[in-house]
Amino acid sequence: MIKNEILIKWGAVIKSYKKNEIIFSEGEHALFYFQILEGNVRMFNSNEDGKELTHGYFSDGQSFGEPPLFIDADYPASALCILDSKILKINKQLFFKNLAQNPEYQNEIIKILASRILNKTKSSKDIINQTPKHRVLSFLYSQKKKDTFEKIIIPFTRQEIANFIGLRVETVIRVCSQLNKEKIIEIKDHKIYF
Amino acid sequence: MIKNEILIKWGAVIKSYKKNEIIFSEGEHALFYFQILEGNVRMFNSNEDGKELTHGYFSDGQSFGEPPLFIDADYPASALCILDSKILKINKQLFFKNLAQNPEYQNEIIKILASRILNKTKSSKDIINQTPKHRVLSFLYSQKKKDTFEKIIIPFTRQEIANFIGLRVETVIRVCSQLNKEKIIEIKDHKIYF
DNA sequence: CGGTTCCTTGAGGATGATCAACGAGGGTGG
DNA sequence: CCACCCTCGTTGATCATCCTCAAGGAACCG
Repeated sequence: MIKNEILIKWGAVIKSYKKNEIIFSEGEHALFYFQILEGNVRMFNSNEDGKELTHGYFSDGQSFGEPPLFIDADYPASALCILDSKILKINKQLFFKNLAQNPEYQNEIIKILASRILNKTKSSKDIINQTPKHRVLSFLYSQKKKDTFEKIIIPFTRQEIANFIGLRVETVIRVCSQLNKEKIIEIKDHKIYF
Repeated sequence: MIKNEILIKWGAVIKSYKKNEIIFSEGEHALFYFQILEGNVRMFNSNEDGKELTHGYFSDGQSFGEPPLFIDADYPASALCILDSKILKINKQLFFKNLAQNPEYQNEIIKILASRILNKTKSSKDIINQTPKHRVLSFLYSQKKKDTFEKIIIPFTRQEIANFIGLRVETVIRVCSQLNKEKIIEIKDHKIYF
């Protein structure tokens, strides 16, 4: 991550977005580097009949939508604020100019991109073990940053989980109640603990 | 891509691999940067019952397995030579030292990683339109680098296609013969033209 | 030619999607 | 405070589809 102050020094401006406001849409050309000051952003695709696929949620300090910027391409997905958010926005030319002058930040970018590839690779592995149970579990597991023994609450609705792993709500629900029976997760008050 | 001569100047060595030789396996710690001098490498996962998922094929001039190197992680997949190959190999310390001294190459790395993320994002979009037909078509389409009108031959067996998109051979075959009937692809001598 | 690899076809079964209906909780405005 | 609405969770029945298993055919190669 590049420090907020640095970005501002480079010429970034703070833009405020309302909840449910679109930041950019699939197919648009990438012209800015975005980094979240505060708030929450969701990247996703949707098709004609309203089915959606979530690529990720981003929050304070995280950048998003960089890959197409670096290779002069269009956004493969859309970005939407799921909360009122303040986002740092800096145009491509300015961003690249300053990045070139400060190679230490290039390294930072490399790390961000590398870890994103790693995540995507890991999650695509689930295609071979396509059972819904496996898919849900590996989603849950990915939510645990640290290898803690304590159960953590999963801050997603079943619909959101479904959109993440490409299943239907009903399937996620059925898998969850089975996992609950098997004591792998715990459901209290409809909330999932893992 | 970093020029071969540069890598050698940095201290890379040329290593020869036989067809079907493993370069690294899932779970191993990433310690080297690899770039293909000549040959062909496949990155993939496989599970207990022999089912496989192909992440990509790499050939002359391409690097592979870099992401875990940059964030000091383990390989999420295995790399295997599918032809006799000569591969440039340089250890992490040496590679990073030289990269830090030559920021112009960092930019190169960023582009490679960015385009890889873009590809992965695009292909994961297919999860929402899961019909096998759509999956196969989007695989075929990804094989066409240029927007040419000429049909190109698809240099993959049905099994290889199946491993790429996470379907079974028989399904791929049935989809292909349907696409053939619909004149979307052409099958001559069992080979697929698109 | 014999072996290997790849392609092809059919039948049957498992399973996730779909559709439909309802329940539970939370927030809001009258 | 209550009635209403909206979102989310839940359940059951049915259906379409891809996987599985099995068998055989075609092409290629030494």
